[in-house]
Amino acid sequence: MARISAAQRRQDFVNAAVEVIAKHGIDGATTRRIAEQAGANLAMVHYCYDSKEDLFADVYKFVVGKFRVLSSKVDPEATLTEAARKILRDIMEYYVESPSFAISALELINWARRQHEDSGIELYDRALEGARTALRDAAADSPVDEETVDEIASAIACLSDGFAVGWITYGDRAFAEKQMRIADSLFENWLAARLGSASVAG
Amino acid sequence: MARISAAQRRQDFVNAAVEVIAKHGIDGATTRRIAEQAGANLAMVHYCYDSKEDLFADVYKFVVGKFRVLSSKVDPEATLTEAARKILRDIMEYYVESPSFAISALELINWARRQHEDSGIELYDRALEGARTALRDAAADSPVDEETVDEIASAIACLSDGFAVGWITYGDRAFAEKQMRIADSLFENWLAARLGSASVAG
Amino acid sequence: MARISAAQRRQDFVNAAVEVIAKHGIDGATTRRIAEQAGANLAMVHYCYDSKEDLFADVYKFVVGKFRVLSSKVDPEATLTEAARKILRDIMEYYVESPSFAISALELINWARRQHEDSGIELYDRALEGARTALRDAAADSPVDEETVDEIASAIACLSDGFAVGWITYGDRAFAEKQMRIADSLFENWLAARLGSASVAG
Amino acid sequence: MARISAAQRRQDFVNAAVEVIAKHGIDGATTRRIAEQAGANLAMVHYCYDSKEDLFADVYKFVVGKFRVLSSKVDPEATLTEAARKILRDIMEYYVESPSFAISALELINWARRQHEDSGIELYDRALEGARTALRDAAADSPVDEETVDEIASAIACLSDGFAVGWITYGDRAFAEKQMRIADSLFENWLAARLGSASVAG
DNA sequence: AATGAATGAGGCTTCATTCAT
DNA sequence: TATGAATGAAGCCTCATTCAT
Repeated sequence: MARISAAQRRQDFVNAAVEVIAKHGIDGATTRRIAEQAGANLAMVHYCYDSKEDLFADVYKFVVGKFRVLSSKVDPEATLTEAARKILRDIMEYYVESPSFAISALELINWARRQHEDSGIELYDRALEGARTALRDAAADSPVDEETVDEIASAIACLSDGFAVGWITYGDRAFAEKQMRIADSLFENWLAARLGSASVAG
Repeated sequence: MARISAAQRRQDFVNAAVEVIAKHGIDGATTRRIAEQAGANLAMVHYCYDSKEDLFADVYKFVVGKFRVLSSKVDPEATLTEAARKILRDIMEYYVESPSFAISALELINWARRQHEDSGIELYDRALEGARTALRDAAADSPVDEETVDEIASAIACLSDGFAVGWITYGDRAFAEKQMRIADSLFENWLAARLGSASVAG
Repeated sequence: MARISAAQRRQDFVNAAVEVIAKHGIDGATTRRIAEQAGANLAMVHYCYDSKEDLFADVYKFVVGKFRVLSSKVDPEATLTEAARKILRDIMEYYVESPSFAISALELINWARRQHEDSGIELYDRALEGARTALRDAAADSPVDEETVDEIASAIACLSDGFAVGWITYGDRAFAEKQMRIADSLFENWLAARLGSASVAG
Repeated sequence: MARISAAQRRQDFVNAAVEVIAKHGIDGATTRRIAEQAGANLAMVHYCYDSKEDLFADVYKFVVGKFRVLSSKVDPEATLTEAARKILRDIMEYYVESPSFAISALELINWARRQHEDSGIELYDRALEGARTALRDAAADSPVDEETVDEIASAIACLSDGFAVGWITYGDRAFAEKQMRIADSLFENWLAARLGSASVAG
């Protein structure tokens, strides 16, 4: 196999792991399958990582980072409502674009929870925190109370997670489009009632 | 070990499986652990079931049945909006009451999807169908078009699944209460806009 | 199940065992399969026999007895040559008529040898002894030396066993007919040369 | 454990399997016993073979090849009669030399028959075909009709199989010598009558 | 007499991991 | 750096056998 930098190799394994986890579940993601998916030798996995758990921790970090990025693409000029809806839409669209990521993210939440109880919460928390930060930025002009930010972030989590489960289960793009519209619609009406009906009336 | 009828033993194994799946994940739910949880000998699992997959199929049926029941407890006098909100609330409350069930349900969806692709959809579909039927019954007096029923059911699925993921991850009752309120609020506003504000005003 | 005499029940199990051994081999002949073949409950096997080995010992005795019978049907008026050929033919024909018996007999020889070393020999010995006795009877008028009787019996064993292996393997009746003719022909020529051409000419 | 190439290890396993099959029967030839006999770790069997059946298929090929070799050692100057008798003698002598092989060959025929019906026949057929080819070569100078070749090969099969059963059962070398003489004698007289010729008259 | 329920031992196979080169 | 070979633990499942009714 070609000589690649260790860093690149590790990234290959992380990407491979995401695919394998999506296809076979977290427990079906064996070192052998991951190595195969990465086009590497089985022993190479333990050459790059001390253990399988170490690799998964890296995958975990990768997923957390992804959520961060998804929340940070908000237009600085956007209103709070616009920002909130965009975050939700971006997440759902990324799920549709990369179903492997969607499945793996849910699998990893469960895996992490089973491992340490706390570390499952961590992923969820960090994703929430990413959303909160973006929302605060968007509301910079007309500050809202922290509880409102918190609730909006929670709503995003609820709707995006609910969407993910349905999309993962059906794997059907048309179904996903419909679910996205419903989720967006749920969010829109709620935001309007929550933040002042102006946006809905308009 | 006490001599119990095979039928009763099977029920014991199903209950035990739900607990073990919740604790260790679907792949961590080994026959040994399930037997232990059920207080039975390992070989007993294969006395009652031809294979582990058979047992899981039974667990699957049990979960599907539970969703049916949850959707069928609607007051016959309720309006469509009331019925819809009650179904969502009943599901979420049952999740809180029985976190093992919530986790297992999600695990089984993934398991079924990985097994047969179609049978993952089946659970989701049957749960949806249960909700649709209940909604149609509630709307008997003032019939609504099928698409509306369908969308409401989809919204229930999205919100209840999203709630489940959060609740499962945190395992914190206070957090769950808050999430329930948010989900309910999302649903309420949306229903009002969807079905005419009368129901909300009223 | 119907109440049957213990003796009859045991015979049922023996017959069932012969069929199951033929189909699944001696090690594939599980108590469960034998019980099923006999139309009896699994526990019934151990109600009639202390152990599986006990049952097999009974099957063994049954097979030995069958060989005895096959050698004893010689016409008292027959010459030695006629008697010898008839014994061989009877054995081969019974093999063709009951392939299950043929397979089981070979399986049991191997089983017995693996069990006790000596008891494998026993079946073979008793079958040989049966043939020898019949041959001696046939040669009553013109006594032959014991070694000749012994060799003839050995030849019968060799030819009938060789036939059995081929017949079992092919399971084809036409093939069996051809093999029988060859075995008979081998035996005929050899007997003629061995016992003097008189018998052949006659 | 010594690091050996997988190819060599596979050969070790094949040899070990022959011994274990001879000692414990085809169904008593457990992976554990075979590994132990080969001086290898249990899991090593599955490192070299996908399954136990794969290993047995290799053993099967090994046995088939052996029969081929046994039929191909005929002196090119030999007459048909000489060639035929040499093939039979070589087979019987190899059986005596390697009782494990003799037992395993018979066990494998039964195993193969139970597995696929056809593949049991295959071994027998290939062994027959090896004999036929050798006989045709020997009869190159004075060609005989195909049916005669066929019958001679069948006679060899019948006699060698019959010898094998007896030898396996008794495991006694003196007995085997006697049986070999009888088989040879049966064959000799039959060949003489079959192919004409003085050898019997003389 | 008959049978459903129960169990310890052992079968094949897969896994994460380590070792030697 | 890279990889073929090796292994103990644990997975699912089946078996002969026993127990309680």
